[in-house]
Amino acid sequence: MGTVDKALSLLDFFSERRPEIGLSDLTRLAGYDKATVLRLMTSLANRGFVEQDRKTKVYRLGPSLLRLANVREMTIPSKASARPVLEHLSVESGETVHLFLLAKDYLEPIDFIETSAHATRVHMDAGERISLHASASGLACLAFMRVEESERILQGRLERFTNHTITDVSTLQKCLKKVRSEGIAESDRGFEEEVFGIAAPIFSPDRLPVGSIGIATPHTRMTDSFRQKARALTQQAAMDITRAWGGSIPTQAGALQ
Amino acid sequence: MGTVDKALSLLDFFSERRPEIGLSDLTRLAGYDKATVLRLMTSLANRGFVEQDRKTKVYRLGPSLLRLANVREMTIPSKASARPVLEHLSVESGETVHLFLLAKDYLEPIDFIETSAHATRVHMDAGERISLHASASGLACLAFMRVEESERILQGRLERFTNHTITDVSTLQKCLKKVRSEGIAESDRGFEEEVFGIAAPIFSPDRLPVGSIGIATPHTRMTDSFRQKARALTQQAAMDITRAWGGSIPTQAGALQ
DNA sequence: GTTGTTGGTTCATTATTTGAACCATTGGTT
DNA sequence: AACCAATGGTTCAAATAATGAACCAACAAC
Repeated sequence: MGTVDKALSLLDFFSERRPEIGLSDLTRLAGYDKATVLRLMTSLANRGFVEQDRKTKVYRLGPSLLRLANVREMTIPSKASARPVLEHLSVESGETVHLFLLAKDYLEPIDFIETSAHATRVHMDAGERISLHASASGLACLAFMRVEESERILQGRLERFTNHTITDVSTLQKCLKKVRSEGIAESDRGFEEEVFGIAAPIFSPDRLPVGSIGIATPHTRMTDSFRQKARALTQQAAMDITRAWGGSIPTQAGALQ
Repeated sequence: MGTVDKALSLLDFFSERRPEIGLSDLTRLAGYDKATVLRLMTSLANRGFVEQDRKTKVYRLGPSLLRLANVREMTIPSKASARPVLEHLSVESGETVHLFLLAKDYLEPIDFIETSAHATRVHMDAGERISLHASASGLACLAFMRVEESERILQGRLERFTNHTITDVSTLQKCLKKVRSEGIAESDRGFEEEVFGIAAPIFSPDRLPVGSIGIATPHTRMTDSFRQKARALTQQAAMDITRAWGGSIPTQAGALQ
């Protein structure tokens, strides 16, 4: 693992839940030596990727990230162009909805809307990258990736998040087959306890998954009739975003083609 | 210069004007060896800080940046909380307005609004970091930084952007003195040809500059009466944001104290 | 078919990163 | 007031990772 990778990995420890981290804590979290973490953080701070409180010495994410994200969004307005679709899905479903972008082996949260229709709702942390094997969104992407890629990921380490997480490769492969035929993925408490997820992939022009849109509900609210409605809404939303982004849906995906 | 610094510096070459860069171009821009750039970009790509087009092989900024920027904005909503003030300044002035955050020796663009009141307007690139000695915003910050810091920057390399850029240290120090007494900074074509800038610093709780808000006009439109109006509007906007962020204005700053 | 470009790879040389031991400061406990 | 256990930060020989000149294959232009 190179030095750059180490430095970037430190940024992932910052989240909504843990927005400020001191040197000692970060050292423990990352498992690197204190001198190493200090040097890496100093490098990140010099370029504005993190900033350090002058008094308390804690680090937080820095303004450079805002600038670069802005450049990306000005150039490829993923978030802005998907917003109306996400809002529609939120209103129609009355549940928490989310948009992810695929980056290598993880899904990056881009936008989400937590519903106000119910007192209990699924909460999401904007800082949490999602691995592909455990969530509905992840399965939606995995199912339509090139086989070499999806196999590489399935052969890798499959973390167990809850005791419903599927970590058996052949069971996962069966799931993926189903997702491919239906064009939509589900995960019943596979990533977070009590959460039922439904998600559909968003496709690039070359018919490969680039992200996903989905719904996250408390699994107690997932009745069969709501499930049918949610699946239809989600699939339509994914198609809308795929179209908005100039993508093409592969012919294998679901009954709608 | 460490490896991490090199990797991060590569990201700065991406901007609205140049959103996609190939390996050879990036090698030329950065001045590192091709093998080095390739390895650094691979590291960045593996963590989603950039992504590579599968066909054309060009790199662009990646989704991880959106996630991390989102975490920062959810935690410290610099952009959202300053938006109304920025919009007010835009409407009242009828010119392009901008918000920067200070990160070490540079200002990072966070948000800006280009006016629709005039056919000619100042265009800003969301990707361009601003050095402190040449722009109104930079001078506004420099003037209120701790002297050790501002002196270190003044003693460093002072790039000449136009033939109006002030690069003489003692002239700059006189400017800063004026800025300190007036609480507001100006730059007549110092950073970009034809652009007249007015900006005021935003302060932290410990009365140090954390950013700036300002106006950028074509210098031909900068009449004396508009200048007075723009200065008053800008100063008020900076105070509003300082207050919104829980900051405190140092007693030395301007006549309003 | 030749030429110049591109992205990408290799591996001995070189330079950076690493981490155990260290220090100074702070805040809580007795 | 003395003590202890944290904290952030520094040092430098040893270990490791980064470097870059030379290389290859693929493509486009002429």
